[in-house]
Amino acid sequence: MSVTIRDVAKAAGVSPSTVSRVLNNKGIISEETCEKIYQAMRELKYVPNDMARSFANGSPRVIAIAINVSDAQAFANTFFNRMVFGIETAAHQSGYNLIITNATSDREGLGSIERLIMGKKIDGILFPASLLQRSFLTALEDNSFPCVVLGRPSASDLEASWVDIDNEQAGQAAVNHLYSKGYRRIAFLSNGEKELFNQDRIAGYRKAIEKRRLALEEIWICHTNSSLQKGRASVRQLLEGNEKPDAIICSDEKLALAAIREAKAQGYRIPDDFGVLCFDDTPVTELAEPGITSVDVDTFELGRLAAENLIRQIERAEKSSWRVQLTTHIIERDSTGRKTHGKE
Amino acid sequence: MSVTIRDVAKAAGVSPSTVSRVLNNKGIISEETCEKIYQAMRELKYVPNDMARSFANGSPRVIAIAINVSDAQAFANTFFNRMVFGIETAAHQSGYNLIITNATSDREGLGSIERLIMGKKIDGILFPASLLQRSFLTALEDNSFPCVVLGRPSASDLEASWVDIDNEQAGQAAVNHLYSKGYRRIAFLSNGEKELFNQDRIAGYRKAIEKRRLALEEIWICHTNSSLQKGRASVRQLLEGNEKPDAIICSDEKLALAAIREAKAQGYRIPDDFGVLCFDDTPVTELAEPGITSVDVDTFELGRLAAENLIRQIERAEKSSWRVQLTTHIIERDSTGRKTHGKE
DNA sequence: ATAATCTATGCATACGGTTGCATAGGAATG
DNA sequence: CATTCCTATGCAACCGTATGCATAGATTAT
Repeated sequence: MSVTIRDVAKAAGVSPSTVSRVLNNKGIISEETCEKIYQAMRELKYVPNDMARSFANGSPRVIAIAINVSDAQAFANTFFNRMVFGIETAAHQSGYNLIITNATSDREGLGSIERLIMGKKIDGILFPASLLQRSFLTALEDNSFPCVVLGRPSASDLEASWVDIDNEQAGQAAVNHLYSKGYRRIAFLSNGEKELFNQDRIAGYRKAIEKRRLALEEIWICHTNSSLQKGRASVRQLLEGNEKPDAIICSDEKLALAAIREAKAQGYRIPDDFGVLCFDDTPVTELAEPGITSVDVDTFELGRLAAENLIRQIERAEKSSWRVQLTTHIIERDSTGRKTHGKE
Repeated sequence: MSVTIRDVAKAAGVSPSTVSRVLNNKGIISEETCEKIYQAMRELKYVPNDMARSFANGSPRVIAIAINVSDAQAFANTFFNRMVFGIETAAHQSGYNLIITNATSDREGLGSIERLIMGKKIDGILFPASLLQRSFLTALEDNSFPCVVLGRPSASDLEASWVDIDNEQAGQAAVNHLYSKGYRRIAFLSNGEKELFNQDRIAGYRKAIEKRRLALEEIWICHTNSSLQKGRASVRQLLEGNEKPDAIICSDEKLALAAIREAKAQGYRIPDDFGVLCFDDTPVTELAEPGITSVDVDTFELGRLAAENLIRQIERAEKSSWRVQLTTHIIERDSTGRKTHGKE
């Protein structure tokens, strides 16, 4: 078997408890003994058995993030990727490990998440809002099990902590950027009416439009879904209408591409005649032609903050609900890079 | 405290060992006792403490995947994403959890990976070839610690198990596809000379070219790095030379875009005058105009296989080295979608 | 000088499951 | 009917670490 705390104790001529105290900086140990023990540990190449430790402490020093393997969205999403890296970074820094686990429940009836929690295998959990089931979250809350939701949960009465980007601010930032580039008739193409983030972005869009006293046509706010075809159809309608916009904010890269292509097809030059902007910075926005100006979020930071707070919950056992909305920033590219400003 | 195995035993009127045996299907237990115990477990809502279990067994039923947080490549890479999902799926199926951990070593001198291993917190590890340090791997091997490398390790004398795509086959498949579309003068634009995968793909390219007795100009194989500018420069040179190719295989999406743009700029129509194909299927290849034909890999499956084998290593304690090279397939899009074939 | 207080350490037990060995009762065998 | 062999279960030790309580010796206070 491997080297145990007892072996170290024997080699240093002390009791196991003393070694344990040195390991954990608990109690008062004399300089001299301390040195002897370190010496012994080095000689024996002692590494504490984390399983035994976790078991004895009743805490494994592990957090988990729930994912949905069958969710094709998450696959392609660099968003998710970066976030995980941020989470790992924060966890690592506090001496926690990160388990990634599928959230669908399995045959035995007990979902893997529940199993991790009840089985004491994790100290806390990060839960994407999209996977959130109301019942599950309340169960967590009743047990006051540490949890942070990634993205704002739609059920507004929940007490859970969460992190998200500030979608309202993002909507405003989008308008403000376009305004600064001389666009005055700004439309919004959303990829879903129900989604909270779209609602919030549109709220921000409205606010900024009103604040700047710009034209606000209700038909400029249109909902479709994320597809090139649908996107083009929507944009075509906009550009064929009486009140033509001179710029558009799109929910995602696909819609932005659709907008660019449709506008071009109709003879608009981009960015001079028509500006296009979208949410989330990705390889597509970077490599499109023209490059697409995007509203970017520091998802790494989002993940880091989420994990940091989760760990605070775990260690301080404080279950006060806590919210963070991260500010976005614009990554400027050619799709809004007007040289000659439109009518001022 | 929570419900323990002893509580269940008491409620069922048996000894803890019997309950344990029921839990693990070990030994022979009478139908009747079994029922009593299940009954008790249900009533008490008993969930075994996994930490205690792991500790007692000396195996946590956890595997890890090493990542490099500071590696910007991995971020954007949907490749990695999908693979992790495949890994999680396989792990989950065998009752293992997956830890994601950064591979850089920290201040204390003991890297996090080593710590996980020595601390008995994981049973096995998946290691991206790109993060592989020779010394580390041999250390693992000396300890015969279960390990599977993701991607073929460059040090050929290593005994480690690994999974990768079959890059040579991929190179051949690329040529064959272009050939079937009527292209006969096929160039290869690589994003790095040293990379093993490029070498292998080029080897496959050569084989297929020779097999089909196509023209093979050495200047058609050119190395650059992954940037639009460099890519365009390389393609320009090719198209301005005496021996002009009529199609090109690119290492990645960026180079493919570069090729498309340069060819277009020179008046070539795509795909009719010039075919473009690249490795890895991504949102960019899908959304480009024209859509880019790509050589796709089932990275989910790659991850699944890797994890599956790792777990086999763990459970059977068989340390025979094992290699898998996954076959790729072509995702056909417009960039090679010639209607009128070239000279046959 | 004695009592009270600290400092530094050891002892014993707990954490929750697992498992080798022992054994009682019943079935099979001679 | 005695012996052997299963079947089903219990006992007790063990996995490696943490920690409350006890205590010996040193120090300080009275």
